[in-house]
Amino acid sequence: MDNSGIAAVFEELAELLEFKGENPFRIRAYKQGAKAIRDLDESVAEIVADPDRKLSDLSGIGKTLADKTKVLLETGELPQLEKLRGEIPEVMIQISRIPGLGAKKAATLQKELEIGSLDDLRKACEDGSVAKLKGFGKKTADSILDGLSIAEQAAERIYWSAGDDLARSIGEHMQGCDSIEKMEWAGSYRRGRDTIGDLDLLVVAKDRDAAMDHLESYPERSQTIGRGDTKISIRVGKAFQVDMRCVDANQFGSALQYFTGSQAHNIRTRRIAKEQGLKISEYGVFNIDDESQVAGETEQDVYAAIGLPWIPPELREDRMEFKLAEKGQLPELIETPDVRGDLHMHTTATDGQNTIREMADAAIERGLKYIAITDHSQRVTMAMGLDPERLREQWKQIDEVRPEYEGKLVILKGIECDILESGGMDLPDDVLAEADWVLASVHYGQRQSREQITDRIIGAIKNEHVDCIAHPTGRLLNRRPPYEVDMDAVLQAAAESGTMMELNANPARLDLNEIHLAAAKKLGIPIVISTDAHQTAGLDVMRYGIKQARRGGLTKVDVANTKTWKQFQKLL
DNA sequence: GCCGTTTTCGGCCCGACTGTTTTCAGTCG
Repeated sequence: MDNSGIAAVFEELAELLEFKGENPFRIRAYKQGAKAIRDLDESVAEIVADPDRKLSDLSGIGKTLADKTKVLLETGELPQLEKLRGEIPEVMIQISRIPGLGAKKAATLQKELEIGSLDDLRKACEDGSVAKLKGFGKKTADSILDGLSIAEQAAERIYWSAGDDLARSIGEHMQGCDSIEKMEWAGSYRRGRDTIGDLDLLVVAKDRDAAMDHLESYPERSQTIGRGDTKISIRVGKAFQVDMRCVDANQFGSALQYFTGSQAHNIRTRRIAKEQGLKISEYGVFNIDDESQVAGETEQDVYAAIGLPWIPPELREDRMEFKLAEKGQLPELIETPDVRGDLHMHTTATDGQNTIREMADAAIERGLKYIAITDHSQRVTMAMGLDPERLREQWKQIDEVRPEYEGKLVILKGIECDILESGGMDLPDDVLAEADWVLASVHYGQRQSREQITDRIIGAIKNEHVDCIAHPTGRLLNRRPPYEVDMDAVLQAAAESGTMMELNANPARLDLNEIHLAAAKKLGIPIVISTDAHQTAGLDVMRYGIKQARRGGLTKVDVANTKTWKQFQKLL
């Protein structure tokens, strides 16, 4: 069982314990333990195997969780979890996922009304029996009915890129409100998470009601979920929630800090403040003794008040940022203009929509200095993958085109070569040897066992012609889980052989994720951020990859394709 | 359940909003 599997067990345990009315702090301890393991940049199995180290040295892991982790590693299951699963009906969990209902209300509903399915719940709301329950009422019953239909529409997190489009659209709409003096997006969108659950807008307005009215007039608004003096929540489209909070100008920084999160980051900042006799809320930083305000207007002030430098939003997950901030070692994160090359793109030779020339021109327009043409290899039949003959034909075309781009753009003869199901590469070594740039990637046999798929990828890493592993885990956000690959072993092998790892910037992939990126950085593995463009416009996804790289704490130095072509060549 | 230059017990971030209450519990972020 790997880190994320163990973390998932503790998360489920925490969720189930809530239904038992357990001590909330015990529940939180399980959640924090899960987070500690999920955020780890090495495998817990490794720590357990090392006689010089103890799991309980990890912050958030005590004796109990360490023991349970060992049981999970040895047996793959936890008796306590099996028992709880038996005690808590599945429907209770489904009920608690409905907005506005939590563990307590779900338990009451399930017990008092013997709800066996969401359909039962709908009927109980309609026939009035829910409204009669103590602590419930007609409004609650109505909101459950609303919630049920939202749940049916499968409100899932949206890609960061889609959140970005929506934020820009709403932002433009809000520009039309004269009352707004200041406006900024917060939340997971600002932190650049790969997916976004909702959007949080923060404003300073002369007239708060006017600002809220204006948000309600957004054409795509389908519903207002709630509206108070300082906060309004609306639904956009079918199910997506947008929150807006109104604050005073002298609170803007603390409000922005607070609403940007993450929750774990905020809990930590508040604890640090408390140790210093201060209290942080969205309204500012205050002395606990006399309630006097010491900061609040800017985020810089808020962090400075507790003795820390400003922390970039992408790092605010309570992973390494506090330790680095205390030591003054926060990384200078990479920015989009740092990128000089793009080393993964397709053309009309396989499943791309543009020619070599068109891709090259588009790359120049975007300020790039070098690109690699990396079409699919023969195994990818659906995309008309290239066999040696067609590949060499394409390289001949590149030779013909190159003189036109002399001094403007270097075009590499590349290939995205498949790693075969049986192991080994889809093209013979002598062909790969002729390439300037070889990506290796898995497209078939994605559901193989951990051992098989890890062996395949490590085999590719050890091939001397392979320069970089593309989309190393194969995940598609919201759609397909990563391969069962042992990323520790893969990164170790890459570090040993000097093979680079791709951060695929496609907003549905963002593969590697930020945890793996941080681990790769630690091992000194050069990261290549690539667009995997299938048409000229596809080159624009680079900025999504940059967001992700920032979350992994990467600087320009960590990313190979920020180098000049001359410097980059030395890595090959 | 975790944690500790106010330690091995007694804390654990902090506030808005809603609906149901008449002082508060539950939920959310």
